[in-house]
Amino acid sequence: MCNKPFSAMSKFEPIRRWLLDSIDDGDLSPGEAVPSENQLAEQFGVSRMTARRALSELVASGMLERRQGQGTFVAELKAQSALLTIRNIADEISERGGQHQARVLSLGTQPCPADVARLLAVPVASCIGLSRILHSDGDAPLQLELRYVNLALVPDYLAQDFSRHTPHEYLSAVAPLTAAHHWVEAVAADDSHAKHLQVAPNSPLLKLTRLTRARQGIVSLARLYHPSHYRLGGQVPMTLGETL
Amino acid sequence: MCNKPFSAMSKFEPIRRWLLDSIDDGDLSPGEAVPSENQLAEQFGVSRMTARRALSELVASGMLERRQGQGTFVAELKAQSALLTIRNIADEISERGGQHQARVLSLGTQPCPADVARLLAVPVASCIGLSRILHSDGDAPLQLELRYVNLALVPDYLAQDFSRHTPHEYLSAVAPLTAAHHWVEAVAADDSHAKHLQVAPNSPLLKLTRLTRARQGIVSLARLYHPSHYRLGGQVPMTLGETL
DNA sequence: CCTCACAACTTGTATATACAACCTGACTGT
DNA sequence: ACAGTCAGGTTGTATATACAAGTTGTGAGG
Repeated sequence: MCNKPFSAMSKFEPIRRWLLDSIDDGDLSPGEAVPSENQLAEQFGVSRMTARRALSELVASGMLERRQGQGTFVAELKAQSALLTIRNIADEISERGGQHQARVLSLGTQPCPADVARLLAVPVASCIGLSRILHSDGDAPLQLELRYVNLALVPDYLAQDFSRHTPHEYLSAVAPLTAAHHWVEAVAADDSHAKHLQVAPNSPLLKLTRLTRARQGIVSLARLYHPSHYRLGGQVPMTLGETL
Repeated sequence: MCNKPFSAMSKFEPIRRWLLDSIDDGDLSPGEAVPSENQLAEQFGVSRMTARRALSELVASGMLERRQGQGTFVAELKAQSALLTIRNIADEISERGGQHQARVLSLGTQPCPADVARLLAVPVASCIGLSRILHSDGDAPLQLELRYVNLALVPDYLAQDFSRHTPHEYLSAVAPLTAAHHWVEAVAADDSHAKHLQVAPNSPLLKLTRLTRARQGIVSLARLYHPSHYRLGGQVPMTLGETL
């Protein structure tokens, strides 16, 4: 039945839309004050709490900011810090219609290198797990994943079949992560990277490093190498103005 | 006076914290239901609307999700899509104690190349503005900024002194942006890039492309090249659990 | 045994009310 | 002229109430 044709029915929604449109049309400029809660309540014939809710939603999404005792204002600098989304490679491939394939290049233990040890907070040369997996869309390699895993926290890691589910999926299941750090840099492909990713040696690669922490501690460090034709994309969340 | 020592005073805040701690400690696992609004209200001796507010804040921040008729649940997949923040280069340098310097390499008009024309939605070979600016921290080049600007929307662009304020700052002032797209890729430095960034030709560069749209239309296309030692960093916002 | 209706829960919305905290500007007393 | 006070605006919090809307299980009826 009511499949909410244009998302009517609620009373705060029209107010939210009106404010949103006013901002988009330039009737309300950044830094300018929007009507007060009482004014909105009267204009739209609703209670103050309902008008307040419309404002609260826009504050939560970063469109407005409130100052107690002064009023509510259109937020400045909407993209002073914008966002890039980091997606799961398997989802990313399948969602754009490709066919994700994972080939396990190696899976075993190894003494922890110094740089990895520092990030994982484990002793240097202690025994850690390392998986090297090549993710492809059909025949086209898209990501070379080197993942160092703290086996003290995830002892069964090496027994998994990573051609069926990705390390990310497995780790999410056994150790739901509570925090993560990422950074991105450009590096030159060494011979090994180049061979697996089918690019020329020394060609530029996009290197995404991801450090994940679960409740138990720092679980794994992933180094994800992408060939230069791979684009890590994103956009400013943008207000849900276009959410319909 | 009251500089809110530990952010007490409000009644919904302890509830929010309790839920947050329960999740962090693993007492509440992803997918599991949290106490209902009425239960929380009774446990904490507050009204249902107050308990509801604590839940709403956590829903807004992505920690919980609600299902009408069923309950409120701990959200899964906290980093199914994680985030990278893109910062203003001038802010980034100054905030970490460096000294931002901008050198204008060129500033003028030029016939619009085909690829840029498509993104800016202007005719090919139409007259557009192009600024080439090298951003450095002291003597160390950190970013080569090529910015193509739709002069029909920002006619005074070429009259600015970009060694004093960045194009980003100027554009934000005259045409507050309403949306933006970004993507990141790795490219090999050509001779010109290499010379200005003081790196070897063909060395890997991190290329960040940014397309900004203001109310008037698509304003500019920026191509930001960073040497390989530059790291585009970020981290998952993470729940405000550590916000204190 | 199966099906339907309903009761009992959940979240979602909306309102009226009350008071606290805060800011600004005007007005008043010195 | 200046300082302080205060009134009147703003947002922030909290509550009680009411009903709508969605889900689930139970139990009555066939």
